[in-house]
Amino acid sequence: MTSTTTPKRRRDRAAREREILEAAERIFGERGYQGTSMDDVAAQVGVSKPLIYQYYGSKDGLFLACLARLRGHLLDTVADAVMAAANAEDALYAGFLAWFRFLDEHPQAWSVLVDEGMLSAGPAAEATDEVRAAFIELIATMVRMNVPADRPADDDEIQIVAQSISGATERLAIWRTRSANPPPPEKVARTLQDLLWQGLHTLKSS
Amino acid sequence: MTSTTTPKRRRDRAAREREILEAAERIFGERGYQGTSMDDVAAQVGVSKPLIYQYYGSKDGLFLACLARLRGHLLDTVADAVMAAANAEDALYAGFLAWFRFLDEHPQAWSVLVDEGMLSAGPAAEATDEVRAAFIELIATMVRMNVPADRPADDDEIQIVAQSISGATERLAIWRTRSANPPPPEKVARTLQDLLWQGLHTLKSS
DNA sequence: GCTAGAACTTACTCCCAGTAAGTTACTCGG
DNA sequence: CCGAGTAACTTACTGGGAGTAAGTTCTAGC
Repeated sequence: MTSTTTPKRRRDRAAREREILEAAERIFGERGYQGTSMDDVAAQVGVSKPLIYQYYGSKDGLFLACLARLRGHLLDTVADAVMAAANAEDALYAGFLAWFRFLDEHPQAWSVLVDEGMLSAGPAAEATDEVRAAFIELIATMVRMNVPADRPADDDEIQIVAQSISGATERLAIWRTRSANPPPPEKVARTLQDLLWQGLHTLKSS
Repeated sequence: MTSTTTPKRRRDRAAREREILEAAERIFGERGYQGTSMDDVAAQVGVSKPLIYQYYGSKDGLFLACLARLRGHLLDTVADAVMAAANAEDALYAGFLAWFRFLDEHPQAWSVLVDEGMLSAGPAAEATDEVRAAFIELIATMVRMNVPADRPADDDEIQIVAQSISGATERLAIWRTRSANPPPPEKVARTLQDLLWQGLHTLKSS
């Protein structure tokens, strides 16, 4: 049986790592972090558990590898949309829109990303934060674009605003996946832009 | 030895439940969800593990009991501040301020609340959502107060805004606890209010 | 005192992350 | 073609923690 369906020969490390990562992404996406055992992943790939440990170190390590890759895709997608926009106002909207569209198009990816809360304890927390920091940085850049140059906000304010936007978009994404009839990405992006655009111009240095 | 330090007699159920809950709150707060074992809690209370299972059903059950209680306190505090405000603009600021102050004053409580992400998978997720829903509802109420009556936003828009604010405040809270020198609650509340106040008035029915 | 039931315990099972130590297949120099 | 070296991979385990079955002890009320 195994000989017909899976004449699994040895692969070199890079190929095997990719194979494991893909399976892990799928299974984590389906069953969540807690619901997935390393034996599950191993069985799915058709490989024994210690091999995964050799390549990824731990369950957290494997999960973080998935997380980093998915975050990377998402970040690229959003960043591209932002960079392609003609002006600051469009950039804000385009960024939101790209975010929500990506999440609609990659639902299993989002399951993994949401589960990152799983890692709020443990040594993996820093890695998770790093991966989020890239987003915060992108948002902060956009915020600086939006704030009028003649009334510069201080760093704390930039951070506060960037964190707020990051938190808002994440919660909206979670809400949309759990909602029976979520409003379309365009509507959410539009509303969010309406909510934030004015305020970005009137930030006062307290 | 046990007779001198802990002449632990039997207590009636309600008293024991309280005792367990308090210990659990403390230990979860110190070590997080993953880092806490049921044996730890049992040992701390001076009771055996099955008793805890009899009263709280499961580890998730115990954690959720802590969560619900802390959320309740927090919600009450914020709701009081909002209700005491003279007008909508003040209510927004007062609500944010109460939120961030409470979290400053109850750091171990917040550790537990943050760990709720832990429960994003499993049957506990709905309970977590319910407890969060109360907040969303409070925020939605405030949002309705803020939106001018002559240009009513639709329900989707109210939800989008409420979810955004909930997400923003949660992420800001997490950021502040992890930050070495977080800005004071007043500053965060002020900045957030500046960011959102204008937008709340210009919501358009797309 | 005696009994009914609540409060509580001992002593397990099972599952899963992680590991020690070994085995098999590919590769490259001769 | 052949042996040696190494990368790829496995079997068979440990340890720890969630959850449970089956009792045992205290106490309240008669």
